Amino acid sequence: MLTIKKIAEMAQVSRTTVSRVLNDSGYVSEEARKRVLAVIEETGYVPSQHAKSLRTKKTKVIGVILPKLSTETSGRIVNGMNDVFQEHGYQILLTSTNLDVQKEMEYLRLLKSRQVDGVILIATNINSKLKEEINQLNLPFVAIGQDISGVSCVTYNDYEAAKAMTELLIAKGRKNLAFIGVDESDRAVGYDRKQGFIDAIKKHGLLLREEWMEKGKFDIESGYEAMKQIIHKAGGGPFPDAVFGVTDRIAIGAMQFLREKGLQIPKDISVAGIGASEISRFVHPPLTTMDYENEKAGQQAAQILLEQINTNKEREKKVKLNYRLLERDSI
Amino acid sequence: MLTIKKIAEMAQVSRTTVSRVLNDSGYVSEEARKRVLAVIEETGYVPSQHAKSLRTKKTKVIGVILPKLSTETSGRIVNGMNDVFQEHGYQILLTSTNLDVQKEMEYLRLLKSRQVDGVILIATNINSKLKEEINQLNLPFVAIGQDISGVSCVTYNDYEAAKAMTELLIAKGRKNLAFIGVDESDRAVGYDRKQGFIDAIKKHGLLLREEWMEKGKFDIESGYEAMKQIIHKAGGGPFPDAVFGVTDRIAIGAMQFLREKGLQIPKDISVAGIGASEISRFVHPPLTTMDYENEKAGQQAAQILLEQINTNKEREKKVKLNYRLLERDSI
DNA sequence: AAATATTGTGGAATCGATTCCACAAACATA
DNA sequence: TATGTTTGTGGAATCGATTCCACAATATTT
Repeated sequence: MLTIKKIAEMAQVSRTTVSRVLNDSGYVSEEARKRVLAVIEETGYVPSQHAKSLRTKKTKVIGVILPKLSTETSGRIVNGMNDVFQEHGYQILLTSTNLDVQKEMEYLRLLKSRQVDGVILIATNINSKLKEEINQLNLPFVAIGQDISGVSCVTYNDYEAAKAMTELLIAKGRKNLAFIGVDESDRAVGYDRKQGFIDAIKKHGLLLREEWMEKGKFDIESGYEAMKQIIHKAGGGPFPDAVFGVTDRIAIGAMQFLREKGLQIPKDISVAGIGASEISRFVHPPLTTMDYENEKAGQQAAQILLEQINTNKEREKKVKLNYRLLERDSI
Repeated sequence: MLTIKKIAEMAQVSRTTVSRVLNDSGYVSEEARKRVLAVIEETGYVPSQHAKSLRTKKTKVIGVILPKLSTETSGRIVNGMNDVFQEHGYQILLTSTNLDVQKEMEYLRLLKSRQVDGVILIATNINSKLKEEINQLNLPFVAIGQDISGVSCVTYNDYEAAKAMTELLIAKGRKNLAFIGVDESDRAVGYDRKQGFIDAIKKHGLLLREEWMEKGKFDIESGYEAMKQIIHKAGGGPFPDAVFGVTDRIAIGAMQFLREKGLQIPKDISVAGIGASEISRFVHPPLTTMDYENEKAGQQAAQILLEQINTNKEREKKVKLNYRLLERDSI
């Protein structure tokens, strides 16, 4: 393997001088510099990052923990982060937990052992053990999506977004609202959005029907099933005239079922989701949804992390992002 | 920082012994082992991967170069790779070129400097410079999506897939086929698929109309524009009764334009794509497309790479994956 | 011409692990 | 008891860079 020592020999200078050329530090005569650069060019020498990191304690690598690779949301967030990190010469080391909470902790340790300069966690379910692990991580850290006490977080305004969407449905004259959520262990998506829905219903003095509130699992199929349940429970009695799915995919699954049932959207029933997935534009009719601007979340998180890295201060910074309503024909 | 030396002191053994406990190598008395493990548990010590890699020349990191983060295809491929790598304790270091060919080379070097154990390139456009860079990379390497001479590749059967799809349209009784491709510098998507289309047309003795062959750019908008051009050129004369877009998004863009024009799909005109994007199932009508099983491509590439890493042989292995037709209502 | 300031270079320690080797202790065998 | 074998441990070199420090060679000032 090509090392700094060999290069030094070939250029007839010392290792120190080569290092100086590489890092633009200290005094190097123009002549020596030229010779070194020539040899580097010639040999294609690339300094070992490991040796460098060992010495400098900096790796220029950011660890990112995703709940699931290749979901649209993850992709967008990572994209946003990448914009910022790339600009500053940082690489992303990706890990995916596939929704396994145990792995989240495992990866935190792993990333630490790789001496990443910082960690970004795209969080779903937060338990106290994980919190503890994070707090004693002692590394620049930012969470996205969930509010975790004691660390910097970039979160969405889930409560307000859900409330606003529900109020929009009500403003459209809908009075019998159904709801499809997810498990409340996901505080942001499961709990906050549900509360937003409930509070909007209450605020407007409408009837909150527990039997019209179902749980899905983030995918289209579960939205379909949940909708089926709701319709089943409604039986021949009063019937929902709107359904709010906490994710686009859930809403789209619901739409599928409704269409099969021969119901017209939005004439018979309105449908709304959250997430502004690309697919939401192309279903029929186009789905009304909330854009969370995930790229921005990624960018913000990256910026906050870089700030932490550069200032060495571990400030607990909280950023709550805005949502943007995309009103389309489904309501 | 916690080092092996400190642990050794605390456990009252030598550094060597700690290392042996960590790596299950050499003789360690039960007593010494217990003490060491206790201290490690207590302190939460995690060995530095850099020091380790410096010594062992193994990083357990695979560099992945993507053309674009967060496209559905990339996501699926990375997902597939991750399945395999995770199982073997490898991490993925992600880089994205955002379609900048210059960056592809830059990242190859960068990954080398990080001493990744191998590199997977999801290729789009291959020029000779890049080929050269790859050949002198001297690292386990696999390309996905494009066939590059001299290195292992996992490719799709683009020619046959496009030909088969075209023949399906012909079998449905369509005779006036339009085509929306992409730039041919992307050999697989741009050139091979186009050839498949052309050869199918010729084989069946149909008329190949150059003016009905347009170029798009992978996104929905460009499919829309390309379709507009084709219709414009057709003017009042003979009119296409089918259009084949080389990606689902292009096809969907075309569908959008056709619908706006008041044309009925598939009554007036058939539409087909390639890629089996999720969205293809939910447009109206559902799009006929080819499933390339990208996860499998990622898995295969990962397996081939691991083989190269483990055997140290640099065999040039070529895998061509099959396609699967998904016939839906758009034709 | 002597004293001082500025530049360029190499020696050597260092980062945190692994691993070869030598040695010592414990045990078994003749 | 003397000898050989098995185990357990630590010393020290090593991986490939960075960086402090000392020194030498110039250049500049008195």
